[in-house]
Amino acid sequence: MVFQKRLDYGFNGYQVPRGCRSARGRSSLKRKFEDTQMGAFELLATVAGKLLQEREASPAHSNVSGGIGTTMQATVGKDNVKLEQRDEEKPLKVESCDQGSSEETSLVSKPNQNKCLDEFSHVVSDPASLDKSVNAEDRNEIVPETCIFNDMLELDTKPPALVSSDSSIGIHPSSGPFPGCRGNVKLVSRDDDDNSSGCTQPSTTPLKSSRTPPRLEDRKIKKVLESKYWEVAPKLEGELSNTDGYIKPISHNEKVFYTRQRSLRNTLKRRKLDKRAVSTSDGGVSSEVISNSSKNGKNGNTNSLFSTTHGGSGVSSSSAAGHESSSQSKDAHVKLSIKSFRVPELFIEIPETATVGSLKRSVMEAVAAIIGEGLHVGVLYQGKKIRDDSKTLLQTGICDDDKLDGLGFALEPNPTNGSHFSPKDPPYLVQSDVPQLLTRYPLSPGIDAGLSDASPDTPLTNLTNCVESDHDSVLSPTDMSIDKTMPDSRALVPHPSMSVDALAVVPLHRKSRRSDLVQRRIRRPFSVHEVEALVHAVEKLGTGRWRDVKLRAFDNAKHRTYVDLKDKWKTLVHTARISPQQRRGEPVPQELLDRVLAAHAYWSQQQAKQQVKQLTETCLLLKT
DNA sequence: GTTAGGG
DNA sequence: CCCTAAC
Repeated sequence: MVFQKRLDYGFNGYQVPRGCRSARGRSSLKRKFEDTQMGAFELLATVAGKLLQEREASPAHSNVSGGIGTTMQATVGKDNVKLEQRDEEKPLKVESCDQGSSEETSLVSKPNQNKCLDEFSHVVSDPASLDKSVNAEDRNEIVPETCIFNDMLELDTKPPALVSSDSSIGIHPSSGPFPGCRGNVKLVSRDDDDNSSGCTQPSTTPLKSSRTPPRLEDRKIKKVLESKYWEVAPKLEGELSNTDGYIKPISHNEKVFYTRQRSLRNTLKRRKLDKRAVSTSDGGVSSEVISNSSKNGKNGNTNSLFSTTHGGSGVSSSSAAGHESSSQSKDAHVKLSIKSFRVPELFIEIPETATVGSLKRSVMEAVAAIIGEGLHVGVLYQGKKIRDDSKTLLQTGICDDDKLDGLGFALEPNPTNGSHFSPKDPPYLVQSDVPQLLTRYPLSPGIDAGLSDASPDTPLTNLTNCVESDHDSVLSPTDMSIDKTMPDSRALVPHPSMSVDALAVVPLHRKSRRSDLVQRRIRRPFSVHEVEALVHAVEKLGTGRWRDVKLRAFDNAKHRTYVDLKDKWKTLVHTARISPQQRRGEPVPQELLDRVLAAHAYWSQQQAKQQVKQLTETCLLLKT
């Protein structure tokens, strides 16, 4: 399955430390995962993103376990994430597996460890300590490990920084294969879910309580779906603070830049999302809103993600449903809303002194590990698992409005990945009747096929997006601390809203996915030096010749396109016109700004002259 | 492929 | 930075 491949790819990019990579751990996780038959589909990515966010937002606290569990449930489903506290009092520090010993230093302070960081994952680092060791500027560089996904996708320049090492999420940390890695954080997927076979009946779990009332509106959801970016529903801005203290190792400016930009870009993205009203402030996805069919929330249900459908067969003329045209309502479309998929229960052991950030990271790692195994989607309808991908929805009956609630989707281990998923195994499905977070989206052809035909890139993209959105929230440590103090800061406590948001991601049409692939470039603010070069070039060449400007002054800066230069000039002109107090970012010397205005005025005038000239010429021509 | 502008 | 129209 391509999809899986993608996932794998993503994780590979992850670059697990060689030494740290524990075959055993991985296999273990995988096995567990398979047992549970839980996987994540594209939504999983969402979940992951969610987790990441949670990681960042939640304050570290010993009582977290409850909170986390809730969160996870809300987010992921019934599976509880358990947090066990270890007696270790020592705060988590960044550990380099390759070092064979845990180093209690912040990444920032040890630039030379970049390599290690890149190649190895680290156990969580203590934000507080990082805070101390990092100067204000550096703080900006802090980036959630989630970035790794992005890095893989878009950065050529820098290797992804890993946050946690396998060992950290390793199943058997203490006995982990990596000598140097301390098993501070232990993440294990539990088999509990295995028992919950049949999934049709969602087991009651506490989760539900964590859910918040649904606030999403179909419209919003739809919007989200439609949005070009496949992202996790963003939380309100500022809500996320990436406090995880996760610092990306940065050795040189380039990297720093990168990081910083990235965070900025994340913010922007988030903003964008917000703008789109994509996110629900509180994660509660209301099943009510979305799925009418769902009946109770009681489902605490089990691990499955569930899906609800609704809207039954709306008939629309769209193109999508082509393959279902076999019968009568040829063009009728079945509209399904899948709010979220469940993820296998995760077991995490972490010292009470560990930071929230580390906790988040751990969860993320666990999720990532699961995702990395590859998943596919299982369809359960009316209590039966539908294995024939060639059947149309019509044939299977998945178009009957009244029965849509009998439709469920489950994430299953990818068979191709060595999983022995047996058809008989009861899938962890969630009945539609269990309203959960769903996002509505138009069902596109091929969905019935378990998305097997999903484009390969989709998964990766999704992950990336998730991650991205996640680290959008990257903020300075200061923000973090503030966040923690805030009442509604994302705590480990069950925070339905968060979960929802994260889960609310839904990849849809292939087309949209396509666009999703196109990752937004990282933001790279122009340095004063660059501005100077730009100004100089424009003074010489004038505006309107951006390609030449690019060639002349930024030929070596491949990340600066002539469009970028044009845009920068635009902003420079704007900046020069506003009061210094209104300016943001790295201050540009007034002298340069003055030159900008002068050049702008000059070339504008020249341009005007040109136009007049041309105009007159044309007039003359016309007259003759 | 470039420009120019709005988003 | 992105997206697009227009060239």
